[in-house]
Amino acid sequence: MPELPDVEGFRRVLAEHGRGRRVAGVRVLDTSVLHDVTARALDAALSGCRFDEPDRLGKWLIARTDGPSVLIHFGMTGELVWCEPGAEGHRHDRVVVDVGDGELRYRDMRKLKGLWFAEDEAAVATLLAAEGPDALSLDREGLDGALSGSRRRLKAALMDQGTVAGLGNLLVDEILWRARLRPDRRGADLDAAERAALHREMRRVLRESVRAGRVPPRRSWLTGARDEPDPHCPRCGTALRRDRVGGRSTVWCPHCQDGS
DNA sequence: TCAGTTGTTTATAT
DNA sequence: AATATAAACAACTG
Repeated sequence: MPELPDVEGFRRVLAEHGRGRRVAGVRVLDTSVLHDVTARALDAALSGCRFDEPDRLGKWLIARTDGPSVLIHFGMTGELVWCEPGAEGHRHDRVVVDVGDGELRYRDMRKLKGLWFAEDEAAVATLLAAEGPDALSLDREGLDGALSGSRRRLKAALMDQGTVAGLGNLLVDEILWRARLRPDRRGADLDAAERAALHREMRRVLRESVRAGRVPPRRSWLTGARDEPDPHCPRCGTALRRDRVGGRSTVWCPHCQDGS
C-alpha cells in the first residue's frame, strides 16, 4: 500500500492528531519494528515531548517533536491509524503512542520496515541521506536530470528511491501508462516531448493520488483495471500485459504505450 | 502446496 | 562500473 500518496495521508493523520499534543507514553507491542532503539529508550525519550508539524520525504514519514524525531517507513503493509481512547486493539498494532485524547498506532502486518529513532536533525539527515528529490516537488529539469545520467529502464529508474523518492510499483505503472511510455524504455533515450509527457503525467497522477491518500483504483485508471481477472486497457480496450520489469510485476498496454 | 503481494537490501551475474 | 536478477525479509490470500 504505502507509496508517496499513502504516506502523505499518514502525514495528515499525524498533523491532525499529533501536532501540538504531548506524548503521554509509548507502548511497543512488537519490538521487531524498532530498528535502532529499544522499547524502553523510545518511551523514555519521547514521553513528555510535543509533536511538531510532521514532514515527509519520499516514502518516509518524519515525526518531529520539540525533542527527538521518529522516522517511519511503512514497507508494504504499514499504516498510521488514529484511535479514540479505549478503542479495541488490532492484531497488527505494533507501536501505540498515547497522546492523551487518543492513540496514534503504527499498524503493520508484514513488518518489512518500521520505526527509526533520531536524536536530532543531524541524525534525521543521516537516515535520509540516500533519498533522492521528492517526486511531489520535482520539476521538469529535476526529472530530466534524474533520467539523463543512466541507461536504466524507466521502470527501474523511477522506482529507485535514490533517483526519485516516493514512487512505487503502482504509481510508476500508472504514470508510464498515462505518459504512453513502455516501462522497458531507457530513460536517457527519451526525446523532449516524451520527457515533458512523463513529467506532466507524474504531476497529474501524484496530485490526484495525494488528494485521495492512495493511488485511486478508478475504472478509468490503470490501477483500477490491473487486478481484474482478465485486465484490459481502460483507454483502448487492448488486453494488458503483465511482465516482470525491474524485478517487479509490471502492467502495461502494448497498444498505447509506445504504440499509437 | 504454490504463487503472488503497493518495499528495500544484499548477493550474484552479466 | 553500471545494470539486471533472485532471494530474503514476514505474513497473509487465493
